[in-house]
Amino acid sequence: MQLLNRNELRERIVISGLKATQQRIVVYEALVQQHGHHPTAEEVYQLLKPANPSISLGTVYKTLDSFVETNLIRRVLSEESGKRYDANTMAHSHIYCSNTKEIIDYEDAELEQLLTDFFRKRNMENFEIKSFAVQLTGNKKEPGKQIRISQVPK
Amino acid sequence: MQLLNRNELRERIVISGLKATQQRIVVYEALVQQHGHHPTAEEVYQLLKPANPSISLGTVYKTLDSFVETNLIRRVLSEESGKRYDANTMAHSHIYCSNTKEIIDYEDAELEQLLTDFFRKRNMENFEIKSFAVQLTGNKKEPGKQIRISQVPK
DNA sequence: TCTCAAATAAGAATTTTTCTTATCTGGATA
DNA sequence: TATCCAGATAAGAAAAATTCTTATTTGAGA
Ligand SMILES: [Mn+2]
Ligand SMILES: [Mn+2]
Ligand SMILES: [Zn+2]
Ligand SMILES: [Zn+2]
Repeated sequence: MQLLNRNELRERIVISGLKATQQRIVVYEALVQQHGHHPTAEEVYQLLKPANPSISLGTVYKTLDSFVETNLIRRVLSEESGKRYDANTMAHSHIYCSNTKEIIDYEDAELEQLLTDFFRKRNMENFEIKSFAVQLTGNKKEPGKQIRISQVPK
Repeated sequence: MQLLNRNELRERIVISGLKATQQRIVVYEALVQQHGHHPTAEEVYQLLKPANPSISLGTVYKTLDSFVETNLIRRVLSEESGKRYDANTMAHSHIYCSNTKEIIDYEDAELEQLLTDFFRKRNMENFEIKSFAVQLTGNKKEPGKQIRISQVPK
């Protein structure tokens, strides 16, 4: 997902079903570069403005929503106000830090597998499950440092 | 959680650490009555207004946030704009219906247990986990009807 | 009953999101 | 390569959501 060049970005946008315009390319590029940060439309706009002084905030909002629609990106759940976006469409979970209000990616293949198996065994009446996600809420002990979650060595 | 009288509501508010004012009681009461609906501040306000014509929207916003602060209620994660609130502070998950935009309670003791066990075995560096929740996203097949998730009979 | 820290109402202000419309452009076609 | 046009964009207005300010009121303890 990292280090995509303009042509790769362009291709992904087209494959998703949208015209690859200059604005869409730079919006998508910004979101990919913000990997793991889950920015708002406003934040994406601020990132883009220096190199793209003529892009408009409305376009950023509209573009991100189009991307969600075509499943090129996804919206991330949030307790705070403001929609947040994620270029990572792979199944992964999120950690929400009550201290810093950060939303941090948490990829755990074992966890995904555990839940996939669990829901496979559930009978869903009147509901077609598209996806699931786990949200961990808690606090970073040291706000500056990274979180690391690993298997307990047995 | 259902059918609390005013004194029970008052007591819960006080226990959580807040003064039990008239406004706080009716806001909390409305949220308890909306069990499973996850209303916004605006929605709570509209519910209250007929019987409490002098309550102000700002008070509802502020009151709900105070309740979240003291853990009397919690904010529910959402992909849409607008903060949503839940009087149910027990561990439970939510189903998000892309069709109807509803957020529906999903209580599954087995699922909670599975995840509790899972996270107990995880080593968390620089993170103190407070809670976790699962979010199922998908579509109701028949919008009018209820969703029912049960164990597959073996 | 008196007192006052805390809470509220009212409305302004700010922030977030959507909408409207005139203009522009990517890419298909000739 | 020049022409065309459906769909995309910029700009700004509008609407919706949230927070803030301040004068007034109130819950609950003394
Ligand atoms: Mn990521
Ligand atoms: Mn509930
Ligand atoms: Zn993510
Ligand atoms: Zn709930």
